[in-house]
Amino acid sequence: MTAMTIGRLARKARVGVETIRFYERKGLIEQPRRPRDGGYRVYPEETAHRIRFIRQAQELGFSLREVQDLLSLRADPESDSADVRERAAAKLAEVKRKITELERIRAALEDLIAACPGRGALRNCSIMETLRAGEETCTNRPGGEGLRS
Amino acid sequence: MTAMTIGRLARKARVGVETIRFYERKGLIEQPRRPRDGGYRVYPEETAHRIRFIRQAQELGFSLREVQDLLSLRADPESDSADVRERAAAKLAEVKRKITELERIRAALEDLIAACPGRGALRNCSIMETLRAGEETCTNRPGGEGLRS
DNA sequence: CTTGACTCCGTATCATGGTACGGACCGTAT
DNA sequence: ATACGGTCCGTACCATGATACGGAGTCAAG
Repeated sequence: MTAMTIGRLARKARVGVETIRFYERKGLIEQPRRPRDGGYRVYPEETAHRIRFIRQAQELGFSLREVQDLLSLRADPESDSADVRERAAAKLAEVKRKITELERIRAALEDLIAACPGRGALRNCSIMETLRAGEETCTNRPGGEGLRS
Repeated sequence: MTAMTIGRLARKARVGVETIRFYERKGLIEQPRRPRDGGYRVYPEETAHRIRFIRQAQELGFSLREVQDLLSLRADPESDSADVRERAAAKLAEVKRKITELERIRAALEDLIAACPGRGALRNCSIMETLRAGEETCTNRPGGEGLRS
């Protein structure tokens, strides 16, 4: 019946098996206990969603520690509801700040694309210049753009 | 006349001196040449903005390599304008995706805060459950929420 | 003109987030 | 029943992004 073993879970969540074990060690996902008769662990379907959330949050600039904070936000009778509210509100503020900053970068990229026509370079040529609220003209700075090893 | 030496730059950009040297080695910021008579390097004011941008982009989930890509986007007569457009458009799509994902997390946090009143826990108790479009009731999963070393 | 803080440069070390490996064990299709 | 792939578990190793250190040189206030 094709139980959800760690390998299948890994494929479903698009991560390596080792990554899952790593998250288990870190306490980000719960390791199901092995069957008493010995054999393979079976994971709940939900775990794949959880792993996807972890990856997504990481791409948004949250560390695993911070992802853990997010995942531990739960309103239930066992938790101090005021504390959960407070931590959720703090995370919310952080998320809003990130959105604002991304909007600025989005606007800068849109300006850059607009200022970058088929022929001839115009004003506000780099991201930095575009971000600095389009006042200066582009001055070429020559030199290596390649990231050193 | 308090020239902008590396230490002053570091304080202005709220990073360590070593971080600036590290970014120089990586080619993220240009290292000013030392005065021919020997002495300390002097940095342009603009560098502080550049460093702040680097830190900000990192908090938004871009690696230094990706920040480098962003910073190298410039429309000038020396660059292939079509290529710059293309790379800018790709970054723009990525930025938009991040904004969308952050909006989902924001909505989930707002729901969580709303569902977390002064007394008694309600439905949609964890982030995961709230993200999964509020259909299930909260089931307590006991156990350690602390991140392992 | 000395003293203390800062710079320069090379190299070493660190934390985070994985990724790889090896040997024993398990499960299943042939 | 056996071969072959997956699992289990411990440990080793890796890349990224810093951060620390040591010794020599520099600058500027007293």
